[in-house]
Amino acid sequence: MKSRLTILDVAREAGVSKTAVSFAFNSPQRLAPATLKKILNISDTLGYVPDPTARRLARRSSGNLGVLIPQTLPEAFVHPHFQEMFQGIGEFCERREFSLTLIPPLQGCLLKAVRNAAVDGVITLGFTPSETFLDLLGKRSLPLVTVDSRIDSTIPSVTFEDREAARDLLRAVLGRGYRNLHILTFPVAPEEVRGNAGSRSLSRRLQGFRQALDELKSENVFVSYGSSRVTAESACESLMEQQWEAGLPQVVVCLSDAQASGVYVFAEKKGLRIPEDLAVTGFDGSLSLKHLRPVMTTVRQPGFLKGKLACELMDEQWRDRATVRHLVVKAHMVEGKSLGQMSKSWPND
Amino acid sequence: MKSRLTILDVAREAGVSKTAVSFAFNSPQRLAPATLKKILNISDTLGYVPDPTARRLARRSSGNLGVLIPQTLPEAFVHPHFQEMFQGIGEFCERREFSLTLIPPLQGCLLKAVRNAAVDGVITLGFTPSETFLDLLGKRSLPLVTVDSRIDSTIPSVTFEDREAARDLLRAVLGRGYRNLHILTFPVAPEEVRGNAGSRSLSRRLQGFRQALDELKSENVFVSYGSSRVTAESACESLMEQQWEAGLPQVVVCLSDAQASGVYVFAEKKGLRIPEDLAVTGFDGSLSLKHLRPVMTTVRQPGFLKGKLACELMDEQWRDRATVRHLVVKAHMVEGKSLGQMSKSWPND
DNA sequence: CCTGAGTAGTAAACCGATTTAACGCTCAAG
DNA sequence: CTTGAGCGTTAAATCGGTTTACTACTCAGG
Repeated sequence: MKSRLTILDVAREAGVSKTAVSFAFNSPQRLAPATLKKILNISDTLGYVPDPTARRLARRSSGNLGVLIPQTLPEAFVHPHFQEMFQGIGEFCERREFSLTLIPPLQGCLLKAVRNAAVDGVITLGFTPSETFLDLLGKRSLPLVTVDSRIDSTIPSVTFEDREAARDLLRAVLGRGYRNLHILTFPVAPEEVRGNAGSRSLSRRLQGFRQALDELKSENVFVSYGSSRVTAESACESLMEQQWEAGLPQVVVCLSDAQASGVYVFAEKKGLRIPEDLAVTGFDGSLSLKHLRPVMTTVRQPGFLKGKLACELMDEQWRDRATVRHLVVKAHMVEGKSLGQMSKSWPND
Repeated sequence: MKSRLTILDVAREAGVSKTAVSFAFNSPQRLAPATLKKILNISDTLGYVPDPTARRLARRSSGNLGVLIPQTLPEAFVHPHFQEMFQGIGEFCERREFSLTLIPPLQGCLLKAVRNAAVDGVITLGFTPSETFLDLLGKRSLPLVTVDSRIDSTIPSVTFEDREAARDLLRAVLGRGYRNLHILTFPVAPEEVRGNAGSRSLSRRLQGFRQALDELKSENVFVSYGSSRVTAESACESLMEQQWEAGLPQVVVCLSDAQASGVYVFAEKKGLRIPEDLAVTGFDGSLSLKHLRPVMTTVRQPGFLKGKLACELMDEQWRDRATVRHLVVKAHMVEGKSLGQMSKSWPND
């Protein structure tokens, strides 16, 4: 049971001070080439690797970034948009030689988990941390960056212009003549569904829809809402099944691409043509759905970029806590074929 | 820019030594109740939290467990079996107040990532680490536990009896009279497909199939193979589409439930009844597919248990490096309805 | 020959905790 | 009155590095 190899062992073997060994790993230019080479050789044959923990303590930096997600890991990862954001974050970590600690929200212990997570900063993805949570971060004076949630002006954030994107999307829908819409939502409070409240990205999207609808107040628009706890395609299929019995709308407006793809499946099953018999719009523009035919009309939310920007904001916090920026990522309409034009030959017309 | 609150600040404020403060957090019973209470009160109002890194260094334990997965995080998490294993691992971590570090396999930097990951041990999930990798772990003298991969007798492992499970499953298939089979595989080397080589769990499954087939050498059995790079249902659908043109087999034997569920979709699309027109078997028995009708006949692989056992083995390594165990998790046939009985009314009969 | 600017390397302080060994005190037993 | 056990507390060593300040030495310029 030999104890761990330390920097002293290498120093002794190489006949230098431990400072020299440290320099060999951290500031090679401060050493004469010959010495440097000797030290590196020796640590290689001995198999020395600087202890990460000790290094972190001395450097006052853990060299790793904490990422907090709502719900459990598996739940979060099925969502393509999360995957994209993770790629953005991962790219940053790789470039800067950071490692990534997913702080798993084990039931209720999230606080405790954060308490003794050795991270230099925390990025939250898609949810608003609680008061006590913020408090804890403050005590440990850990910088925080939120994505898809804005706490106040003191905490840097990356958000997506959900409201504007939703508004523009629905304007496009209405602009093509559709008047009988079905909006697939997630479970939200009634006032959120009406588009009157809420700061979550989902409610902001509903607010955008509401805004576009209000612009047409005079005209007759029929809107129905359906919601499902599950984002999965299958759940949307069954929702649509109910809708089928109630009489189909002209267009189904979704809050995510996953929902929309459920509608695709439903349509195929019922032999409905998209968009002639039933038009569909998605939300997010996840790259993973590119293969769908007809191409989905949706609003692209650049997840990779969001992840990358969050890291940049974190970096700013590390450099200087004074500057706090709030970035809003622009939406980008993806003109597919699934919306089409409200044709004159529409049966009800 | 006040510096971090340290144990000394608390000690000074409370009028005790820093040892006492440390005891307050780690061995409360060594302090007089009054002193304990005072210290805790003061650290609370001051907002003191012991620095995780310093604590780790002193304790010579990082209090967190590294988990290595093949491919990227998102890729791994779409697989229900991974999700189950993660739950098993997560449960252990939660109970023992460990935190979980996913060491993300950022392109090629996996080695570097491991090098300065502050973990007490590493569990690999579903792949065999390289030589250099083992070397590095050795240098840092970090314990390793492998799941679904057995390196040698010195490294603890958890494996599933893939071969036996596959053999029993195929025996059941053949035992019900089926003779025209189609085996859906993943991309593997030709000799693996024939069931002659390989140590990966997939090839071990194929070996089990081969074994069951060999037992029937005398009788006529028609076996065809199809493979797909993607595990997703949709890919299997298109595979089946080709099969459809080539003439349908009696039964499709899959290497995963995801594949099998693709066959379900295909069958529904073509109006084929399961199992009357086309029988199907899965593999893994992921809990997430419980809702399928008819209930799938499959072999259940208890992912939660595997994760839990891996953690137990890791725990043993932490206690005492001498004992090394190799656990083999038993398979469990799930008798569903999707295999049925090869009926006498089969058209070709 | 003296000065001043680099160079190469080192000693010692430090990072923020844990933990061991010892200390002073009280009180019951001998 | 001593001895010694037990309790509450602390000083000091330790964990394994990084970093600052300083020393010794070399060499070019005046």
